[in-house]
Amino acid sequence: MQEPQKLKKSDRTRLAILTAAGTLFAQNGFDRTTVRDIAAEAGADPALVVRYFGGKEALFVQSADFSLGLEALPPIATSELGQTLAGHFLDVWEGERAGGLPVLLRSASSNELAAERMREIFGKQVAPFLRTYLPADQIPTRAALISSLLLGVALGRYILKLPPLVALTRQQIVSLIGQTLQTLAFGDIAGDKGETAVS
Amino acid sequence: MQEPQKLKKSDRTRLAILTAAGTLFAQNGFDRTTVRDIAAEAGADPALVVRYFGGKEALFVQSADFSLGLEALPPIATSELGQTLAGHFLDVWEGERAGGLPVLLRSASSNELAAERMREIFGKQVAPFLRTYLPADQIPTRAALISSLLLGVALGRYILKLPPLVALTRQQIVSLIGQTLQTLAFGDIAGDKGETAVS
DNA sequence: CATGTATATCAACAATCGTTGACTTTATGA
DNA sequence: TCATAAAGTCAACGATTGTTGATATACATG
Repeated sequence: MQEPQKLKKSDRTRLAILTAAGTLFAQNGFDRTTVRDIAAEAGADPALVVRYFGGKEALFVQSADFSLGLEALPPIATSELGQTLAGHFLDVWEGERAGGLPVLLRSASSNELAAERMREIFGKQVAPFLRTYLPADQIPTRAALISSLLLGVALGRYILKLPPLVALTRQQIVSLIGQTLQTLAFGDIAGDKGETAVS
Repeated sequence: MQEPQKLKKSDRTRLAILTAAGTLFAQNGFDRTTVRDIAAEAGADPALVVRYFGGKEALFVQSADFSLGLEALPPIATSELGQTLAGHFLDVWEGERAGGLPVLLRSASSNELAAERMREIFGKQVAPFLRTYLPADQIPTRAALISSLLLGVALGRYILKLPPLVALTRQQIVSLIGQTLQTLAFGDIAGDKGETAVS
């Protein structure tokens, strides 16, 4: 038997592979990451990837599994919804638990599997979160718009690395994106009957 | 000799290849598009792709060449900057000339070449456009934020195809994203000295 | 028609990919 | 100790990739 702390040998390499996969998928996306690279990074054999995870696609799905953690947020004043959301999103992205988010964003543009997971995560996690703050019929639209903004910022700052976006401090992003999220969440929607409301 | 209308035979297949490349790159991204697929779609031989364009990468670069066309926009009232920008961006994306934009967005997440082109285009086209409306020192930051929002919307609506985003009418998007762009362009930036300005 | 050039075709290359199955090594338990 | 199962190694497979060079066809010009 092994100490309760230590894992079984097989589970350790299993974890090593999963970790390596997370790193490489997040770095290079699904297509440009090879099973051989993952195995090398994990100090294991490519065959073990198949043995333990069933194949590259299945490993990717596991690597892309994560949560936005919105349900853990304490109740928020409506006027600070945007800032809180922006700050939380930055925390998730830059924190340890980010794992799956960069993985997905790197691959969602060219991989339908990743795109579907992305739709699912943002559809099923952002929308319920807005339940408290918005009328039910507006939620899907607002959730999608908010998700798009957050993904756009992540794309610009972490993937494309647009220099001015990288240079911004956390405080600046929270402030500006916070205001913007408020607009997206509570701004007027121009219906087909209504007039456009400017400024 | 050929009519001045018709192109030389070689230029016709050259164009066919370029068109096919645009379609497939925009549909599947760089990695998942093969030279053989492009040639098949164009009704040509894979070897011709190399002959006429020098290789897959060079063909991709040509396919991804495009302009946002911001310099052609007439002068805009400051209060309508966001709406105009949003509308124009939708036009570009859905118009014939969009070509390079979907191509880039599909590949920029996992292809450094595409990412660099994206940085260049948005850096060199959005920033100058804002010259008239914003103080010089704020332009790079605002341009990057605006670009991120636009890319996020494009990602959500055209790539991920988030259902609520796809369902929105042009008018609704212009209105909501317009307001949001106004916020991004003219909202307060919380400096390290200044206070955060909410609502 | 004959000749030379432009254009297109074809087969094949070397490399890389995910995956497989047989094999060896290591650990476990009676 | 010895038999059994777990864990890991290895070589190879079939498929696909971008690219190449030799060869064939079409076309213009003399």
